[in-house]
Amino acid sequence: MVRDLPGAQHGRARGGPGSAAAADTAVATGCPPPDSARPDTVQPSRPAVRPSPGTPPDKVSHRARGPSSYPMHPPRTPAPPRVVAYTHTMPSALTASQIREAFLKFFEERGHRRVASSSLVPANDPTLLFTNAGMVQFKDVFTGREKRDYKRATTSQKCVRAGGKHNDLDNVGYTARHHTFFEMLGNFSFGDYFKPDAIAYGWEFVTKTLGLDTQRLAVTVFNGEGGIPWDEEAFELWAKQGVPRERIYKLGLKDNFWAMGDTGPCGPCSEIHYFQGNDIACVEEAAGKTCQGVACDCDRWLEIWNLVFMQFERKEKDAPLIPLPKPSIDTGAGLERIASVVQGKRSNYETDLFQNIIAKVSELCGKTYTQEGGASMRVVADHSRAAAFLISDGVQPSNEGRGYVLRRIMRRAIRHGTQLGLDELFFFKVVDRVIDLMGDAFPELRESRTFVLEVCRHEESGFRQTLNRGLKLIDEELAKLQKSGGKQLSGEVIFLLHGTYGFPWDLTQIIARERGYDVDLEGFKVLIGQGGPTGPIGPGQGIADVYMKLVERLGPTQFLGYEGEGHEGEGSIRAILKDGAEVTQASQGDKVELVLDRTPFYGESGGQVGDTGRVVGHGGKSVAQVEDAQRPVAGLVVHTVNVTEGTFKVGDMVQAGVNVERRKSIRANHSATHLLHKALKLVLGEHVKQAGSVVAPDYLRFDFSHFSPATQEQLEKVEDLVNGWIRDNAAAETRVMKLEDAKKSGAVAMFGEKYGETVRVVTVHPESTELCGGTHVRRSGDIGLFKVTSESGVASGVRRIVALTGIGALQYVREQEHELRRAAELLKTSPKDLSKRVEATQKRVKELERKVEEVAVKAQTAGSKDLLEQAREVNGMKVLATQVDSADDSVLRGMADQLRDRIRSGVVAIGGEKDGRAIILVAATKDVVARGINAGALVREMAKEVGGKGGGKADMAQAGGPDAAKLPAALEKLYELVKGAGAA
RNA sequence: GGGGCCAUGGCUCAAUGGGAGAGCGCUCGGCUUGCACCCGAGAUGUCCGGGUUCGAAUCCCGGUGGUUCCA
Repeated sequence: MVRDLPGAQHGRARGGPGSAAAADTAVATGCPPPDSARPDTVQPSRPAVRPSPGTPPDKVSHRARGPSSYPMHPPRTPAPPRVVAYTHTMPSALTASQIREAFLKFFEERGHRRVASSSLVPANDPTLLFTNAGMVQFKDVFTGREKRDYKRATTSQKCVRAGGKHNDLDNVGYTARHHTFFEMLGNFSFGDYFKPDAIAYGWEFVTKTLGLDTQRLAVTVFNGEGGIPWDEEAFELWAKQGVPRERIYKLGLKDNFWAMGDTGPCGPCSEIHYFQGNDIACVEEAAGKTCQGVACDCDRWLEIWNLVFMQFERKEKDAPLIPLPKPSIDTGAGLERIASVVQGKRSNYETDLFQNIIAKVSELCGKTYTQEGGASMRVVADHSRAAAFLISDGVQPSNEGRGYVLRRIMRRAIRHGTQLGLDELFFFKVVDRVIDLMGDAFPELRESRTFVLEVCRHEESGFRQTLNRGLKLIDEELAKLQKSGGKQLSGEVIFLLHGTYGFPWDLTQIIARERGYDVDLEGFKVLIGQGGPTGPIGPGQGIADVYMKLVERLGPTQFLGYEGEGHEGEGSIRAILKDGAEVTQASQGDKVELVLDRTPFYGESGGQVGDTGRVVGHGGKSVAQVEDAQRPVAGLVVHTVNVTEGTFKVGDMVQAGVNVERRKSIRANHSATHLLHKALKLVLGEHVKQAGSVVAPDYLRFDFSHFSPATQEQLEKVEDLVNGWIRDNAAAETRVMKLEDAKKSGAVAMFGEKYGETVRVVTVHPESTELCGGTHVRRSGDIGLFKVTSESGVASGVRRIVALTGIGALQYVREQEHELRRAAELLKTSPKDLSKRVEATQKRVKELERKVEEVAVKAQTAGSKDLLEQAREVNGMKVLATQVDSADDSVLRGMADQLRDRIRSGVVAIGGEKDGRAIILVAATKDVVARGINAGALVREMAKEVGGKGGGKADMAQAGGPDAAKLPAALEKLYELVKGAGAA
């Protein structure tokens, strides 16, 4: 199970804009599609809550209780007293795409910059598993760490929520509002406009642009709690918009106060709720309590808009709030919810966003969608969206972190697919539909279509394989249980299925129950609890908290390696870690980790290994050897050092120097890696994508996606291209630019790599432009020579190339040359003629072998005429046992064959001596075999004479033994044996 | 980084631990004016290195390569 996201949802249980979508805890509505949800019958003007003059009576649900039953003033408590029908109709049936566009345009017209959705994988934010709210990409802008050239922005942000305490994933498909993937519409003000405009914009968009019935709307404001004053300003502003005062509710910290975390910006929020009807199920009521109205978790009053007024800042945990000089606005509105309200649906799944996907699922499985039985289809529809977007943002199914979340989503969808009767790969087809539907709004989907579909296919076929294997295991275990009379599948088995076969426990449970068995969930929970480092767990694991805290406190380390020679620099020690704990100083003999404010040391990342070198302080009195430099968290460089002289204290100024030769080699290898990447694309095809890379001083290793081994010709072509570019001696250049611009310019971005707002674009040669944070040569010629040394497979669809550059490559070539020369000398020829010579030698060896055998057979059979005469008559069979000089297996066999043929009917034994050991071969003709003669049995007995063993078939057998001197006796025994056999 | 499976002629594949085969392809010959078909003949060999065994393509260990799963 995935753990709670560290820091992801701190302090915003329900308060943030985010809560307008998946964090919902609504229970399944189980409602049939409302009668009135027929957009085509709907009048465009003021929709009537009570039957109004404009609405014909027949458009009103039969369940309506009449005008008086409509709660004009939604009470917080108690809940509306009576059931009110779901009678409203919508002025227009805007599609979700139209709503999205209307929203963005609305704010664009009001001075907002339309900003593209950021990746689902948050850039430079290891605290967050996935982008889960609209403001994520603006986090640093709100805190002031980052500046943008606009003060107002609007986005439709891709979001994923599939984890957390309540494990939302289990609900998805069974409720009206839970999703793994959703879009968050947002408008943001960075110290520009504040409450008045934010409220006015929100109200205008909801009531005018969307045309939602004001009668059904209510708003909430912060009531003041915990020493923070109530938000009277917001209250008055809403009232000014025309919201009746009695429908502005004051809610507490839990609902209407937002904070990014324990520290940082925070402020009250204010929400718009939409009344759906009192016939909607409510948990509170189901539990015998009363519905909490706008404060209730149920869907009667649906939160559709959340305004966050960032006006305070908290410097330290539990410290008093300080007003921000320039308060900001962060708005969130879940597109799926808004669409459902606008389209008059009671479930997000009824909107066009999902129905268009469900139609595809329905078509594939040949079943019609029904609200009640459609859970599996809803699961597939929802999960296919998440999968499409996650994969296109570079997440790949795996066993941990983000990849594990994706895998669970995909496997859950595939399992539901099998429940719908989809026995062949189907998931990629649904995902393909998602790309069709969403590709206009999110072009990245189209761009990565082939890849996304491939990943889906792969995951599904993989899962279907383990699915079957796992089912087999369950069968076996259940069979065991049957024997032993047990009733419960053990926790170990569930754990094994979970860990090894990717079976969620609930699937195991379902299968076991189908066959009348129970499962030991308690035992499983115990095992999963101690899952340890091998268990699939959440993100942040492995990133020790120490580093997280360091980077939060100290900010990123400045890397000096880009400028000039970049191997020396001065910095001050900001932190010292010993055995993972912070200390204030380190002295001679200590092995510690140093964090500097600035460093020329490259911390291992992007495949490039960390630098080594030394750090010197106190005018040379203190020296530490840097054995490695790592980057445990984005932005933080940690030097692993051995203090060899003196002491180092936090705050000391130090001189840092990188091992120059080593760095040079690394640079050459890194630049060569870029050229190799490009050359592979040209030679093997555009599908070649980097799948991993190691840039070390002594070699480079490059993994890439490609489905068959590269041929020798292709590799040579790659070498030629790369070496050609090296000889061009092009000036390498690095530009720092915005991510968007870099992508536009066609720079190769690593799939799934996290990039910040600004990126480094490295052009080693005009042919190769890549986003890269590593260190590179000045001119391509600095690489020297490029030589591929191996090509091999790593995983399915992934090949690996290992190559050398510069002196390393030269040495390699030289070694090969030496080897060649040595071989040539041994064969007394020149390297040039070596292969010819080997060929000739092989041929000659073969010829000689053949001749030897020929001669031997000839020599032996020459005297075999006489041998035939030695045959004796035993039990009416001719029996011959004789000894020959030659003792090669195949020669003896040839002779035995010949003798057997010539004897016509009988048994032949030939003995020979080889290296002092006896060999005996017995052959019998078919007719005597039919009479009960068994060569195998005979030879076994004879072998005993020479102290050996043997065996074979009835018509041909051989044996051997150490006592060659006893051969005559052994052979003589044949006659007796045949006599006995014949008599029997 | 670890595990599974696989490796036999140019290709696709056979061969209970007991004599390395088939089909296709290839070469040559015959038939044919010629080509194709057809007929006949032939060449090409168990990935490498150890071990077990009387005997290994077969079993074991190591290596190499392929493939696949896991990390």
